[in-house]
Amino acid sequence: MDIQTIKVACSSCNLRELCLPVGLSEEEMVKLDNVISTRRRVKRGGALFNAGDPFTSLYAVRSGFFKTSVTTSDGRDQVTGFQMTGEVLGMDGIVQDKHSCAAIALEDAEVCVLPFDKIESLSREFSALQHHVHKIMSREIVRDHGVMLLLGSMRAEERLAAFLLNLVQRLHARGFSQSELVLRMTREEIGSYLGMKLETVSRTFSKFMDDGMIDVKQRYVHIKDTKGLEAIVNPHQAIS
Amino acid sequence: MDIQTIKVACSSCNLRELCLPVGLSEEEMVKLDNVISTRRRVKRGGALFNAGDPFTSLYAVRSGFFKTSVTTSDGRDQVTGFQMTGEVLGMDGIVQDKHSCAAIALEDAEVCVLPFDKIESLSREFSALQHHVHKIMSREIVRDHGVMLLLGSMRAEERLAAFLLNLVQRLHARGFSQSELVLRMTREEIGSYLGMKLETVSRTFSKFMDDGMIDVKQRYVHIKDTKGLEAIVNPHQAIS
DNA sequence: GGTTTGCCTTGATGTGAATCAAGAAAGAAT
DNA sequence: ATTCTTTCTTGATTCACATCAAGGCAAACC
Repeated sequence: MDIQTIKVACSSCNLRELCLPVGLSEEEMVKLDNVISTRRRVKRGGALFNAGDPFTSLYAVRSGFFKTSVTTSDGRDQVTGFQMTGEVLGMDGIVQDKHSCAAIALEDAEVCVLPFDKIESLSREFSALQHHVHKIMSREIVRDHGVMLLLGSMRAEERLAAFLLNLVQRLHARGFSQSELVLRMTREEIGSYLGMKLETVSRTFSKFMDDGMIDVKQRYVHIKDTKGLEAIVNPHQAIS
Repeated sequence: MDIQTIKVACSSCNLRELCLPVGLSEEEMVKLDNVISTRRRVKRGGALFNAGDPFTSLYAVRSGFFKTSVTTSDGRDQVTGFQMTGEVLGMDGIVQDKHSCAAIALEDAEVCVLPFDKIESLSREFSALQHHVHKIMSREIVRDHGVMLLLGSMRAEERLAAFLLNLVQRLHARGFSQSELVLRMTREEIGSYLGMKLETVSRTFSKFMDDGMIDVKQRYVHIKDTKGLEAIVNPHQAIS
């Protein structure tokens, strides 16, 4: 059984700066609490949802780490994102009332379940919540455009450098180190996300290490030269 | 002067099956009419909006053809999509109150201007409109995931075949031919969208022609073997 | 009509990343 | 502790696409 019904309170949640209830009044927060009344645990390797599953809810990550991926009919799949604490999953399901990607936990995780019909009706009451939902979806669109840029016009080193910088930046926003991180995903998953093979991911890590920009040992990464990685992402920036 | 204020009526627009006002009641439609009261013309090559422009509105394409693209600080750019009649542009702007991509008309075009604050307040009144806005954004997210799959795991031929099939399918939904189309974009723009160089786009067109799957002459394309192109997109489909 | 310009095609060559292959390291299972 | 399994690294080779280069076609302009 991976569903646990627990009374949870957004109003006292320590993620509320990252998650849904930003900028809501006390009263609004209480109403939201009543809507977001369940959490769900997902074991490492388990699916929060799979492609084709009926869409009912968005999910806010409370703890743990997810990947989302889409799969072609001929079996290839593409990781479309990695989601950490405070990030929202499941917006892909709205348009067809079913999910078009799968969300898999990369470590034991817990999410708040946000029943979408409830979110919609509450959004009709509070414009702050409404606008926040719109922003979350817009953010996802902008993020996806960034990934398209990365996949469409960057080389392997640039992709991996951009990926590492993006990860630490998001971790840092959650109070973790700016320079150290533990990868939650395999080389293959990184490669799928970045449009390259796992061997190339590994080689590129090794190259960054040879160049003294990072230390890598398996999942552990220490970024020693952030500026250097930034220079790789923006190779010959116009000197204006 | 590229802004023309014309009284327009969604209730009598022949695009309403494609555009915003699907599934609205007569009364709701009238209210929407009052909100969508202006159109804007954009000349071929002109920008509907540029990256960095303040976000005020979504835009529904009434006629013409657009591309959207993002640009890196070092000048590379990536086409993120092509939009035709009935499609909605501008959702990228919501999250930061400014646009993160540019929308350029590839032929003389006209759009309906949908002021977003008005759309939000009307969405609070009609759940049908609200849900439709959510679906439009979700559709964009799903589409972007498809492009990520294409860029991350397909080869040049597969990408171009998928691109052609997607284009005709959308054109056909608008009453055009299933097999003939006129490209509105250059080889370079196709290449940018598909993550390949214009020479590769050209060569791949030639290859498809040699293989008897299409006729191409400049911008004109005739698809002679849809099944063949589909087989390229899904190379060794599991024979279950 | 002729020239310019932008766009497209095709060929020759180069290269970044994929593929193939082998083994090492770490973690899980017994 | 030992075995099994998964994940990661590194090397050798191949290949798909990029790059470089030249010329053709069609619309726009004088």
